[in-house]
Amino acid sequence: METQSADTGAQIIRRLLNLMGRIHHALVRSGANHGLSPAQAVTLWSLEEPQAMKDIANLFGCDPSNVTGLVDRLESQDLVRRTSAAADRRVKLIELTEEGAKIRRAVEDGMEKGLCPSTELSLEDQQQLLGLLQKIQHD
Amino acid sequence: METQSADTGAQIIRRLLNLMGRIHHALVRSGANHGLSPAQAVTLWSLEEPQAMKDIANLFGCDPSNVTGLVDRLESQDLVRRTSAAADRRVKLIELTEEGAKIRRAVEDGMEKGLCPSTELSLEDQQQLLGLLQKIQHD
DNA sequence: AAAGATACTTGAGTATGTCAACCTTATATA
DNA sequence: TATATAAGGTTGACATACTCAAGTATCTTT
Repeated sequence: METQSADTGAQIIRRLLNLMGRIHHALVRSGANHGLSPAQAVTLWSLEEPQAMKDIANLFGCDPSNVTGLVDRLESQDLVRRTSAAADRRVKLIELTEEGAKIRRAVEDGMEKGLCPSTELSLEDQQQLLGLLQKIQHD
Repeated sequence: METQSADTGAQIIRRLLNLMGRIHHALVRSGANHGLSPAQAVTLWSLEEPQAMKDIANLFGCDPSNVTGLVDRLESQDLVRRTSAAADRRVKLIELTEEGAKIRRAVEDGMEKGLCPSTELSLEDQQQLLGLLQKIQHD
C-alpha cells in the first residue's frame, strides 16, 4: 500500500513534469511569435495584476537584481511601466501598458490554441481534473 | 455550454501553470542543493536514458549550439559523457556517468520530498488524477 | 534621532541562449 | 560513381538572463 502510493506519486510527478514542459513550451513559443524572449513571456504572463519588483523576484525564486534587468528590457519596449506605490515609496509597482496588455492577451490566445486540454478531454473529465487541481492548491 | 467548456479549459491551464511553477521550482531547488544550475538540473533530469544532442535541443526547443555548451559544462563536472553512436557517426549520445546518475537520483528524491501531491491527495484521488493525465498525453 | 530593516539599483562576472558559418558524415539524385 | 543536398555537432560573436556584493533611498523600531 505504502509503496503503491509512492509509485503513483512518482508517476504523477513524471506526468506533470512532462505536461509542464508542454505548457512552458506553448507559452514560450506563443511569446516568441510576438518578439518576446522566454523570460519576458513568463514575466508578462505574471503581470495580469500589477506587481512589486520583490513579488516578481519571489515568484520566480530569483535575485531581485535580476528583475531589474528584466523589467528594464520590457520597459524599453514599452510593454511595461514602473510606478511608485503611494503607500511605500521604496516599492515600485510594475504594470502592463496598453501595448503590453494587448500582447499578453495575444500570447494567452496563442497558448490556448497551441495546447488545449479541452480538446483532449470530455467536459466531465475536464471538471474532474479541475476539481483535483483545486484540491492540490488549497494554499 | 460552449463557453462553459472554454472557461473550464482556461481555468485548467491557469491551475496547471501554477502547478508547473511549483514543480519547476522544486526541481531547480533540489538541483541547487547539489550544485546544479537550473538548466543543468533540467538537463540531468531528461537524461534518464541516453539522448542525442539534437534530441535534447528538440526537447528544450532551443538551438543545438546551446546544448553544446550545456553538455560541455556538465562534462567538465564529470556528470555526463559523450559517446559516438555506432549506427550514425555524426550523432553523439549523451549519457550519465555514475556520479551523474547518483546526483540525478538525489535530485529526484529531493523533489518528491519538496513537493508531494501524494501527501495532499487520497490514494483514490491520486489514481484518478493519474488516469486523467494519461488521457491528456496520448501522444 | 540613531540603528536596523526593506525595496530596489549598479557593477562585475558567469551561464544561457540565438544566429551564421563551418566540418564531418549520410543520403539522394543524376 | 560522382556530386549535390541534407543532417548532427561545434565554433565564434553577440544579446539576454542570472547571481553576488555593495550602495542608495525609504520605512520602522527603539
